[in-house]
Amino acid sequence: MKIEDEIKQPTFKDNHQKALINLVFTTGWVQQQQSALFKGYGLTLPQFNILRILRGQHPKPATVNLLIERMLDKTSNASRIVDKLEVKKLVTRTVCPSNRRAVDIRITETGLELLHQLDAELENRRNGLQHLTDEEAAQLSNLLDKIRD
Amino acid sequence: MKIEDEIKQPTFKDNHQKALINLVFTTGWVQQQQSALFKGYGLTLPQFNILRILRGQHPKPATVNLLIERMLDKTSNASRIVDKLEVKKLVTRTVCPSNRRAVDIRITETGLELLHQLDAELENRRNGLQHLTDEEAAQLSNLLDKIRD
DNA sequence: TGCAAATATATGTACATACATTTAATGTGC
DNA sequence: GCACATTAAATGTATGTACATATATTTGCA
Repeated sequence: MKIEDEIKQPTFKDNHQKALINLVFTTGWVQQQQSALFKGYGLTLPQFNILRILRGQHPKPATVNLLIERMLDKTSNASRIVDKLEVKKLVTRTVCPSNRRAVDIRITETGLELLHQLDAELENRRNGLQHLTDEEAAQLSNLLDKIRD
Repeated sequence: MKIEDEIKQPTFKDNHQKALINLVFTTGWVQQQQSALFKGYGLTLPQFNILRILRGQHPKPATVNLLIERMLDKTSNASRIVDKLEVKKLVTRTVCPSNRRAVDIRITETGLELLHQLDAELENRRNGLQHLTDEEAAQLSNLLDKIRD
């Protein structure tokens, strides 16, 4: 559906305004698709993202600082998201022996298994971008990089 | 900066995964730019979006349902965002005379003046997409429409 | 050595999101 | 006309975001 119809706004001031609104709307749309998938597994989207970073480090631990550095949203509160994951036994948290200010966070076997299940589902949907060709996906990335120039 | 460097991830599984991550990251980036602008005026981004919808209706009133229908994020809680705007005297809320279940929400003169100030700032920045040409903005919109096909 | 600055994380608060439930008003079928 | 479903909005609760502040540890240097 065209963005004009999605938000019931027949015209836009210019292509820039239209692109911005489309960007925000479409990103929300994709994230909602993903959230719906995660919900069946008792995970929220930020919790999933943290788990994925931890898997990237595995079997090495990550600190909260490393999580923040790699998170898509730098200003969110990694501490509290890790709290939730710890309650669900998907991660462990231990004081870092070499620097007692820091905390070593590790994904558990349960966490790894959960991610493994989700991988297959995400792969099927091409990460929610199944309507784009490979070339279009690359083109989209280039335009997005340009926005942040 | 390329997305690989932004989130310190040297490679992606494929162009689809890269595009998704870039989409989420860039949208967050643009919204943060905008939030910073609104902050100087005591507004949050969702509050601004509601005000803009109300201006579109002005001088007719809007109901909460209409706001939800037009909001970019359909699942957010329009009632409580209107609460905040009412406290700031940027909107008024009166029971709808023809349907006493509904509430007529209107932007005030103060609200209109505030939006007018913000218009100029947003125009200067081409809504945060100042690095895109007109053609690129249109191209981006087309790719985004395709994602939601 | 001692002590201020820097670092790593946690906590507090206001706002927003996501979703379920509640309250009030309206509409509909019998 | 009245029970019952539907509709519009508000409220409750858990989670997350944004930003300021607090606590504990480590570092650096006078």
